[in-house]
Amino acid sequence: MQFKDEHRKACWVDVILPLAVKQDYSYSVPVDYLDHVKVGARVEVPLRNKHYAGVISRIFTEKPVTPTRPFISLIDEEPIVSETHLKLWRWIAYYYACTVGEVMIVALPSALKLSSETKIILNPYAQKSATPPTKQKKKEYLLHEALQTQEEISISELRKLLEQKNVYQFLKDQINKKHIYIREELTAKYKPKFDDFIRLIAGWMDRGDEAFELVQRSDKQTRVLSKIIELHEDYIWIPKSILYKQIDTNNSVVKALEKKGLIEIVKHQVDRIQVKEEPVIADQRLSESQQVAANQIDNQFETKNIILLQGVTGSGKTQVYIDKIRKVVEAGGQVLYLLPEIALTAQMLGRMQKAFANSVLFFHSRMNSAEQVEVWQKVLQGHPIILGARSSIFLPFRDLSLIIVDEEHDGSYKQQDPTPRYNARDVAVYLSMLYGSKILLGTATPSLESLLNKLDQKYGYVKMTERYGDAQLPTIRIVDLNPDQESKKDKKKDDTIFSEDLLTAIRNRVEAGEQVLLFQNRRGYAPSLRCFKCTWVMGCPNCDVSLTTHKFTNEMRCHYCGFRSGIVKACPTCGNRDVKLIGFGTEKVENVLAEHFPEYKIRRMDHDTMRGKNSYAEVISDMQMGKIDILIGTQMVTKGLDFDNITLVGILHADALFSFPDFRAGEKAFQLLTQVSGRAGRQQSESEVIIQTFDPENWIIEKVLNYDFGSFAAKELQERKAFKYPPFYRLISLTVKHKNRRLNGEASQIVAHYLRKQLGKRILGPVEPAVARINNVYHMSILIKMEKEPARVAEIKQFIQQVILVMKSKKGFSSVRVNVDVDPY
DNA sequence: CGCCCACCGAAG
DNA sequence: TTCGGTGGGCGA
Repeated sequence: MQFKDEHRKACWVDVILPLAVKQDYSYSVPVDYLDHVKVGARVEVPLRNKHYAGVISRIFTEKPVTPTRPFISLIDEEPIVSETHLKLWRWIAYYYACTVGEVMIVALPSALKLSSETKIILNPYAQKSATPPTKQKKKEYLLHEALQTQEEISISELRKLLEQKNVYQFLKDQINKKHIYIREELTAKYKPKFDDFIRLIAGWMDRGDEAFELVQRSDKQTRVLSKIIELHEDYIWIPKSILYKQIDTNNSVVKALEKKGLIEIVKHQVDRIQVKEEPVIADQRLSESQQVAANQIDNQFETKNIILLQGVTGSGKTQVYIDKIRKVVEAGGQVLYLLPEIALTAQMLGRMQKAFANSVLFFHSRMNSAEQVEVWQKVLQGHPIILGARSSIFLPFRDLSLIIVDEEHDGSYKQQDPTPRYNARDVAVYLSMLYGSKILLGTATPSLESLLNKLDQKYGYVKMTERYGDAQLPTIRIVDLNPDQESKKDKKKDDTIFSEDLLTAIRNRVEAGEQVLLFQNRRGYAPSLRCFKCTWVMGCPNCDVSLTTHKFTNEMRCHYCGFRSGIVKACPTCGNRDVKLIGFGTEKVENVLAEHFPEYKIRRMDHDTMRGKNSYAEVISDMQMGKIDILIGTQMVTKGLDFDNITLVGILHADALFSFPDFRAGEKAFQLLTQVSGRAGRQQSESEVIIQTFDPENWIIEKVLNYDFGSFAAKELQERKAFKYPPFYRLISLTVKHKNRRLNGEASQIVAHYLRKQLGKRILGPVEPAVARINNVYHMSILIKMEKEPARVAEIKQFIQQVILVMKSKKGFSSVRVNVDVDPY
């Protein structure tokens, strides 16, 4: 230790690691960093024999009780996460019952979450191993062989080399023998992007003639030189890519100019996220009813921080958002505009850029990590408008003044699989409290949660009932799929895809030059294959589901684990060749429709046809240009597709929407039906929605028919209250998982037993879920229904964690996994 | 017996 | 998540 530091106070930091560990870990601060550590900055820390980048959550000077190791280095001079966001992380961990580390994993762009890789290096002083490879020494020989050609290899490469999973014992042995040593490499994944820029060296500007003399012998060089001079009118530094685009040239010509001392080439750091600078369309005026809504929002924000904006599809909520955003941006604040799906953000971006040009950035979890980091940095510097999917709530806003949650009812806001299973809408509400910002929840069909908050006066409320322009709401018509008495004998129920009514309507619309949208919430050709002699159904070997037939790829697929097989032609149990496809998906709809209308242009839009990065955008532009007459799709077509020329929407099998074994089934069905219907008739012409169903009396369909959200919601709320469901009660769902079915059953019984002892009737289950086995792991569900008192809820959450620990501590049960899902969707 | 894997518990 | 310790199965 250096003399001057001797009397300095020792210092430690708590660090959040990107792992599922219970608490933060403490590290001592090396002397060199004493003055530099800041909460929210990253540090490289050792854990066992790996290195991680963790985030400093606390700085303190009392010696911690547990022994500490010093951290290795400080990665950031300045915090990359604010204390406000650290609070958000903690709240999410608490509320959604997970660790802060797990929140960190989803919150930070992957390029900011570093972890080390072990590199194996040959010890230069090692004696050469005995060359004749005896069987025992074979592995040693292989390793040494590999290290002759490569300087270092990674653990995963070693695994491949030795063809074995566990290589650590072998490694340890090699290290002991001093044949090799290892090194931990923490790789910074984010690298700034550099592009080449060109400019004429200063002196030549005034001596153009001399310059051209130097290149007079080369025609190519002369032309490039004059182009460069021309481009200098617009650029101080000319991007090489621009030069290459404007003139046919190549590197050797440019290099020759550099060699002659005429130009210089420099690398400058550039942004990966280029925003198209579309012209700002001056201030689109609000319609009268939009203006009324905008004013009401302003008024209510005086007294309320949260407003529910309910507007019928096509009422122009977006215009109202734009109005609010503009006001915030003019005042210098930041806006977060959330959309439930990535595909929608791309589309909305265009619209927002028309209003705000490059003040808008967009963000979602599937852009590459370098781009994510650049958006992260810009938000940190105060970039005004962020449009994004759910993970954007984690961006490091400086001065967040307004959050817009569009389509607030949408279930996609709830993260399903990797923990934390957060609902971005609800987190956004909490976030707005942390920042003291306003939040606007927009939708045509409010979630019952938000509706209740409005009824309880917790949220303000603004309603838009008029469609924009003169557009009328489409008329909705029900077609009963049940065969009438006469045709009953020759028609089987499941074979009905198109009623005569619908076919006629499609023909009329297409002949009139209009477009048709058909909705079937199932992909593939047919969802199951059955033998009619015995009871055999083609199932997935790894999951308890039937395989879906995909004719286009000529295979059968499991939609849960991805298993594929060829199409089965005969029943494997009884040899019967009369196997039958049951039900229909979008692919079959497409085929059958093509038989009916071979001359029409039909396009399918579902998970299978939307693989490519641009396929979504392609469909959108093809629709706009009229290259599609009929668009068929799954859930995907229900959101965001706003085309003036769609005048007919057909819902092929509405009953499928009600078959979810779920208390939200009715709500989801209403939302979906309303949303699909809203795709029709955004223009003046009369448009129509046809709902095909076997259950025409269904009360929800009846409410959809009359656009009667109010009475639908009233009835649904009543039932929720009576049966103790949200929004009046809170739910936590537990899924117990293990690959041994019997053990899993026992584990779920144990958990339910302890929970029930304390919580009594609030516990339902355990029951086998609809799909009881996925990827050879068995599932059991337990549902906890509880009162909404926050203190009680917190207590119960803790109790659940305890119960899980108790179960796992029993012999043989430690490998049982329990997923906790708070507010399951 | 040595080797390998699966399982479990703990990491600062 | 990663990885060392442990115990059991298996081939030499």
